[in-house]
This record gives sequence, C-alpha cells and structure tokens, in this order.
Amino acid sequence: MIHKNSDKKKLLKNTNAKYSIKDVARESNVSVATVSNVISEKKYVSPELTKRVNDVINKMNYKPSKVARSLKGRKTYLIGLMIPDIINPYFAEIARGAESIALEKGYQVLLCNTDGIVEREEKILIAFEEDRVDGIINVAPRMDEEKLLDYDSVPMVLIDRPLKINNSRYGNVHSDNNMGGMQLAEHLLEKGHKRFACLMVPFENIPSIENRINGFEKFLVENGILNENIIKVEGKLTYESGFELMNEILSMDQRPTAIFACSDIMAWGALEAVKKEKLNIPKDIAIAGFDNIYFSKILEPQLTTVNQMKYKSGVIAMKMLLDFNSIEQMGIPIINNTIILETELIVRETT
Amino acid sequence: MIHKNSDKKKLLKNTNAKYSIKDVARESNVSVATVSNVISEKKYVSPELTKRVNDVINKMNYKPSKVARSLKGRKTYLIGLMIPDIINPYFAEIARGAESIALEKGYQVLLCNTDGIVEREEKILIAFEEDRVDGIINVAPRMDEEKLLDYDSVPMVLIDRPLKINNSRYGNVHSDNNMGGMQLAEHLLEKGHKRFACLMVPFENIPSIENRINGFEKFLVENGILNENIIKVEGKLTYESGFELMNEILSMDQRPTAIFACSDIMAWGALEAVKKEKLNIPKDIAIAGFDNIYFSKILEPQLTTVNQMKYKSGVIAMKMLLDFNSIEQMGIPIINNTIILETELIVRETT
DNA sequence: TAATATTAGTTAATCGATTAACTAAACGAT
DNA sequence: ATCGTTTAGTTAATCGATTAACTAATATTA
Repeated sequence: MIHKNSDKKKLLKNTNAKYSIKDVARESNVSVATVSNVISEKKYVSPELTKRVNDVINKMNYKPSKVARSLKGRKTYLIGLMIPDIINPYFAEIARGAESIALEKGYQVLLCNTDGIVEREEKILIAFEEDRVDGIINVAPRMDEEKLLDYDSVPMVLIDRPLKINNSRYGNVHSDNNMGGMQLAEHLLEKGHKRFACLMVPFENIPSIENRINGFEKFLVENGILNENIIKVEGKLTYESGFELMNEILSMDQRPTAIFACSDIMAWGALEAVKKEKLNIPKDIAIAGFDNIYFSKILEPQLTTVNQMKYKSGVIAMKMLLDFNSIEQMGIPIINNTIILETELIVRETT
Repeated sequence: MIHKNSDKKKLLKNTNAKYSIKDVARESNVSVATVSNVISEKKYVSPELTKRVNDVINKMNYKPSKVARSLKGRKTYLIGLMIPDIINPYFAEIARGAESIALEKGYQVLLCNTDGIVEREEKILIAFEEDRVDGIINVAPRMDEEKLLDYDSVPMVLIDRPLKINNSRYGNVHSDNNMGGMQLAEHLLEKGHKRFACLMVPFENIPSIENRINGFEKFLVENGILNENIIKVEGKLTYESGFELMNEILSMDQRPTAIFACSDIMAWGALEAVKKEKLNIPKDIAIAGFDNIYFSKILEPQLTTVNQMKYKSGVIAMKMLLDFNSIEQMGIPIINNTIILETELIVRETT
C-alpha cells in the first residue's frame, strides 16, 4: 500500500513536452508570424505553407497558449462566477444558465464558492482582478453595499442583490421578490388563513429576502391582518434551521396556521417538523416556500412555492456581460442596467 | 424601456485603468525588479523603498497580472474541472470537495459541464490544454477509454470512471461500486425479497454503474436467485426516466417486489410511480437508490440507499493533483494511483 | 591602504503569442 | 526599360511579469 515516489512524479508531471509557436516555426521552416497567420486565418498564406505548418502542428500536437494570447490581447475569455454554494440547487441552476451562454460565446467560467463569508468574497474579487477576468457574475454577495461598489475595475453583474442605492455601474438581475411575497400572501388569504408566520433570516445584506418578506407582510396588513398575527422567527437558510424554527412555532400558544418559509429548503425542514407532530398538511398547517427548486416538485407532499427564474437569471447576467444587445431581443424591460424577473405562484399540496 | 447605448459602454468597459508593474516602477522611481521584489518579498529591499513602492501600489490600486505571471512562471494555478452536470447534487458535492482543497492551496477552478456529451468533453479537454491548466479533474467522462488515454499532456485525475485497463498515468478515484451493489442485494435478501428489478442505463462507458449492477446481480445469483427473477430495464439517469421505467415494471405480470434504482434521482421517479398506484412502500414494493445525495434524507418516505463519499472523492482527487503526499497521511490505501472509497448501506424507510 | 566580500539595487533576457512595419519578388502600366 | 502596385512572407516590438547577471556603493579583512 505504500505510495511509490516514482508514481507521484508520473502523475503530477506532464508526460508530453509543450511546444511553442517558435518550435512549430522552426520545424516547418517559416516565421512565427506565418504560423500565427495559419492558425488565425486572418492573413493569406499559400496552400503549400499552410499545409506544411498544419502538418507540423498536428505532428507535434501543438496547442497555442491561451496565457500568451491573453497577455498580448489583453483579454482572457474568462468570467468569474462568485456564488454562495453550488450544492444549493438554486444557485446551481443560475450557474448553469450562465455557463450555457459562456460556452456559446467562447468563454470559460471560474467558479468560486463563498459560503456567504464576506472575507472570502473580498479575496475572490481581488483574485478575479488579478486573473484579469473579462467580467464577474456575483451571486447574492453579502458584503456591504459601499464596499461592493469599490470593485469597479471589472465589469460586474449582480444576481440576487438588489441595491439600496440604485447604481447602474453594475448590471443587476433579480426576481421581483416583493411581488412574490404578495402573491403568496394573497393565496394564503384566499385559503382563509388568519394567523401567519415567517421563517426567515436576519436581513443583513440579503435584500432579496427582505423584499419577499416585506411584500408578504405588507399585503397581509393591507388586507386587514393585524401585525400581532404575523409572527416572525429568524434562523438560517437551511433545512435544519427550518426544522428548528418550526418547532418553536408549534410550541406557541396561539399557533399560526400558515407558514411562509423564505426558501424551499427551509420549508422542507418546517414540513418535517410538522409531520413529526402528526399534524395534517395543509389542513392543520399550511406551508409555502420560495424559489421552486427542482426538488420541490419531488418532495411529498409537494411544496407550494414561488418560482424564481433561476436558469434564466444566469443566462441574462452572462448576456449582460457578453452580448448586451441580445437582451433587448428577448423582450425584457431593462432600466438602468437592471432587470427584474417575474415570479410565479406555484400552488401544490402544502397549502 | 429602451436600453441606452451609453449604459452598455459603462457596463462593459472597465472604469478604472489597469496599471502594470512598469507604471508602479515609474511612479515610485525604482526599477521594475525592485517592485517585483517588494511584492514577492523574495529579496531584501530597504524599508524606505518598500514603503514608497507599497504606497504607490495602494494609491494606484495596482494588481499584478496573473496572466503575465503564468506566462513567465509556466504555471497557471488553474485546475480544470469537467463534470456532467453541476445541478445534480451528487456532482455538486464532488465539486465542492475539490474546490475546498484548491482554495486551501491557492488554486482556482475552471468549471465545465458536459451533459455527458462526448464531443463537448473533447472540446473541453483541448480548451484545458490551451488554458495551460496545471491539472484536470475529470468526473465521469463518457468518451472511449482509448481516446481518454490520449489526453496525457496534463496531469489528470478521473473520478467515477474506473478504467478497464488499469493505467496509472492518471489518478483514479471512485467508490467500490461492486461492493455497494452487494450490500444492497444482501439487505434486500434479508428482507425476504425473491423477485428483483434493476432500473439502469446502458453501460456504454459508465463502468461505475455497470459495477454496482454487477455486484448486485452477482450477490443475488450466488445466493440462489434465478436470473429470470432479476429483471433489468434501461433508461436514463433522471427522475422522469425512473418514473417511466417503474411504470413499465408495475405493468408486468410477475411483478418484482424489490427495486434497485442505480441512482437516487431515478429512485425518486420510481417512488412517485409506485405512489401513483396507491401501493404501499415498502410493504408492496421496496425501493432502494444509490449515491445518498443530500435530499435523499429529506424525501418522504426517506430513501434507502448506498452512500458514496462524494465530497471526499473531490477532496482526494484535488489532493492527488496538488498535494499527493497528504493522501497517505489520510490513511487511505492507494495502489497504482487508484483510490477506491468504501460504500455504506443506509437503510431508511423505503425497504 | 589595497584587495576582497557583501549589500542593494538595476539592466536586460525571457515566457509565447500577435501584429505593425518592413522587404523582396512578381506583376502591370506607360 | 522604368516606376508603381500588389502579394507573400519576415522582422521586431509588444503585452507584464520574473530573475539571472551585472554594477556601484559600502563594509570587511589582511
């Protein structure tokens, strides 16, 4: 079982030499400029030379260095994608939407997970600057708005971070969270509920969640629900936290009958807590989530939730960076570099 | 709603000029070598000059170009990660495991999704060569083994792709799929089942799945189950396919009572099909999956499955590339650059 | 004091492409 | 035959770092 050192070297070292354009030029008896022209096809090179050069390229298995190209061309064809956690399917869908456009346009994606840790976000943004990425897609950053606005040396599009002070320096893509909250409130009112609870998180730099809660609450209040009948409990955006917060609520005297968990994953934790108590869903307690992640239609009972266009927001963000004009052709209203995507109420079994 | 052209320019252009080491040198009246030495701290520079240079760096917001560094240093600190689909939580966990080590060692990850399309895999590997990535982690590639072995100019670690012809040129990390299949077979036999079905996919270049099915089948046969009582149906590794294949099975005359779906996601589709028929799980039909992805403990009824160490396999693969020796310290047996991770049977409610 | 060693910085080559500027040959017009 | 164009290629500068080789000033030693 002992690892042999020779194996290590074999594994970690390139087995094939990497050739440069000079090697190809020498081997085919032309100048480097000619090799470059053969590859780029920007200038005419006679068929004989073209063939000779291409043969050498194939024989040597020469691959032009993107590093050198980037240096000379001052363009890396790299987009930095900063995201809280790719395991969360909500973010994963955004990432794939973004990547699909990158692929189409010949760009590659540098992926960094932040876990919502501000110090890591700062390091990543600096690293992206050093990488000379051509653009950054910054998903739900948690750093202060003021600090965020400092990193303006690279084109950046924010997803899920509506700014307090609208600033068109960055692109902005997010759902109409306020509307989503209202849609849910309306639905639960129609179902006859009178007492509500929000499973939420501290708003600290998460305006997307702040807005959905505000929309929810405002709609209820405007429709005659007293504030004392809208309980709010704070935890984290996790399954476990949803479970705990729900237990807290279940132990209350005047128990609410309708629960708005501000993410699907939290909602599942809440569902689990309710099931443990052998209560009926939705008769005893109705639960709704937010996001409509892929698994919310699989879970039993299927979760009522508010859909966010996840994949599409990734697509739009990447298009803002790489192909701004095509966004107009999608027929999406865009003001001040900001795009607000519609939410949709998805009524299923839990309400 | 009309997008103004000026906005576009503002969004897509860097607002700040990017400075080079020459600019810093000029501005602080020293040579570029001195600036480089101040930054790298490899050579002594007097405190006065150090301060002068650092002040200029901060004032200019100078960030050294990693592109230029990579060119000169012939090292990019980039690892290419090729993965079928990051939305699949199974792969997402692998990716995070890999990224955690990359972060620790000062590397970044280039993410590419293949959707299991061979042509895309080939393009990505070529792109990675041009990128001059320092290593590649290749998760469950679908290209032919022979072709795969051609891309040997960059250190590569395969995850979930046990090779037919063992080749220590690449690192190899995968679960003991055969054992996982056997564990599940043993469990289902103990539960008294006599007729079985496998929801699977064509084995074409997916040896990880081939092995788990083989282990499952072999154990059953060795314990007296006739081959005619092990039905196999083929589809895709999706929820929808699991649903359809299960419907097929439900309509059979001599219906099997125990189902092995070769991934958790397929198993959920199967569960849904069984629920639709108002059959009892696990009394009428038992279902088991494979992978133990995060959501399999959330789904109701909770899925019996075989755990794979997803995060850890990402960690190990990245360590093989960046810090081979540390793997020994983890106490993991490694033969021929191959690491086989143990599986674990997770018995829950569906069996 | 003269010879030598050390220190603290600079100069210039280099990594591997792209491309403007140049050259030599072939061609055409007068 | 002479001059101007066009064509097809080459030469050399450049991108922005790193670093070996060098230099000038200072310190050490005999």
